[in-house]
Amino acid sequence: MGATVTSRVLDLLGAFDSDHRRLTLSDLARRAGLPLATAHRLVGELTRWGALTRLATGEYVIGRRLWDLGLLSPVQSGLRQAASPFLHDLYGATLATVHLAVRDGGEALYVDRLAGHVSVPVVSKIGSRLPLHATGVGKVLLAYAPEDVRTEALGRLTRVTPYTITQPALLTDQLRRVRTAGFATTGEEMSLGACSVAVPVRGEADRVVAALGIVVPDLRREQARLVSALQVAARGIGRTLASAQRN
Amino acid sequence: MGATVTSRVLDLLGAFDSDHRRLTLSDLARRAGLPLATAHRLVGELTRWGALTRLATGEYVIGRRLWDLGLLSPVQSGLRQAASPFLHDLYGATLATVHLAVRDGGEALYVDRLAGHVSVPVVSKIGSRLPLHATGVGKVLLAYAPEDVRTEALGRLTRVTPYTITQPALLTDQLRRVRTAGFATTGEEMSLGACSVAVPVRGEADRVVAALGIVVPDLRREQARLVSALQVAARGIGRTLASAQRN
DNA sequence: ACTTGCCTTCCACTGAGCGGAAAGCGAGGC
DNA sequence: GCCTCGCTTTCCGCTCAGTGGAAGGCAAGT
Repeated sequence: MGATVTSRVLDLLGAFDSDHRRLTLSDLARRAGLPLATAHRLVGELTRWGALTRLATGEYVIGRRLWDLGLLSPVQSGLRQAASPFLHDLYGATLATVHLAVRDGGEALYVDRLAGHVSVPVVSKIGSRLPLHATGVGKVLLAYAPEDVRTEALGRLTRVTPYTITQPALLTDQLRRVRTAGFATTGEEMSLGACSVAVPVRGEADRVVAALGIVVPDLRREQARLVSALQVAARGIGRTLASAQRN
Repeated sequence: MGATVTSRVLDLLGAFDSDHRRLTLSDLARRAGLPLATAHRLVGELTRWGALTRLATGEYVIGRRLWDLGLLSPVQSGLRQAASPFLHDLYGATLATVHLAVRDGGEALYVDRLAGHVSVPVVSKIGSRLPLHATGVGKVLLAYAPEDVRTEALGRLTRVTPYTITQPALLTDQLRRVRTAGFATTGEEMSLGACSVAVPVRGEADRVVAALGIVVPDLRREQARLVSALQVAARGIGRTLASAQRN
């Protein structure tokens, strides 16, 4: 059995997810697989430290101190921070939804997302994960991913909309074009009424570290302009990232 | 002595702060006040779970999983998420730096910040804390804070720039005006060349839960327009927050 | 008044955790 | 090459922090 105290504490924290943001003590104990008395003691200590907060209702939620800690993660303090002003510039120029994503295993992890009320509604949220084959940023990340990740991803091309690409050969071809052209596009492959363009963000040694994308209702007219805007921003992010490296 | 395993684990996590985002095992042990062998074991477990990540250099950083967890905090998933589109609308309309802050004890905690390259450069960062008396959002939060917090804050009005207000009587007067007018302003009180306007965000039962502010180089001409824009956005956030409450 | 589902406190047993010590592992310096 | 210095990793026997069943309290529903 995994009976270290640390693992129990982590199990308690792991009991929280996006569908379970508020949990009662009993729920926590159940989900973490711990006896109530044990959970009670550990949760108490976590709460005292600020890792959890207890609401007036008695439910527990993730505390401010953990939020703080998360901000220190390199995803946030490196990439996201470097990118932030560029994303806002992009948003200001286009008023479209802007996305910044990294590859997390076989999925695209959305590190940042800007959207106003004017923008096309999309499913993504900060911290959410979406399939690589059906999104603009995903295609970019996939195009530059290591061989094994790519073959693995091509093996399970789940259909999301009628326009989602589910034929491996077709996608392989597209990915090749992404690499030569330097940008990827999608047309209603993830959500109907939403098209996207995305470009790679290159860090040290020209390695692709992230993808930068934009979602618009229609692509035909604007594509060239959007690609240039994205590429300018991506370069800027890369440069900022490089100079921030040596702190 | 505080010798619970949980406290040791938390001490290790607490060893990270904005000036110490990457730590070697020895640093971690030192900062957490733990013997090396103990730190080694605990850090190993944290890393296996994903709370920490080990870089190629051997240093440890906060891991993606903790970043994820932080996103579940109510600050993020409630307030920030509700506010996000409004902040972007505001940014799109003004291209100025937009701030969303809550009161955390005697300081203003910046929950979100939008700034492009065009915007006035300012010190704040997401997750950073600034004094309540010298910023627009801070003054709003202070104006609506409980009595004891206010007197406590009035007791230590540290000077930041030549324009910072350091006389309790003057600030008290300003705060009264904030409550009647419904907005606060600053003029180079935190950083030279930066002025700000801020309004309260009201949640359930009209309680002030946050402050929404904007930073511009000069205030005189635009003030009225900015205040209305801010108030519209603040109302919108409040409404979104209320409807998200009952999920 | 009884039931059900929460939360909290208590306390005696015990094995998970402790940490000093020693060995490994590189990167400079000479 | 050899030595040193700072960091990391592994080992192992003692012991105290952690455990969790049990019992009690509290609030809401029937």
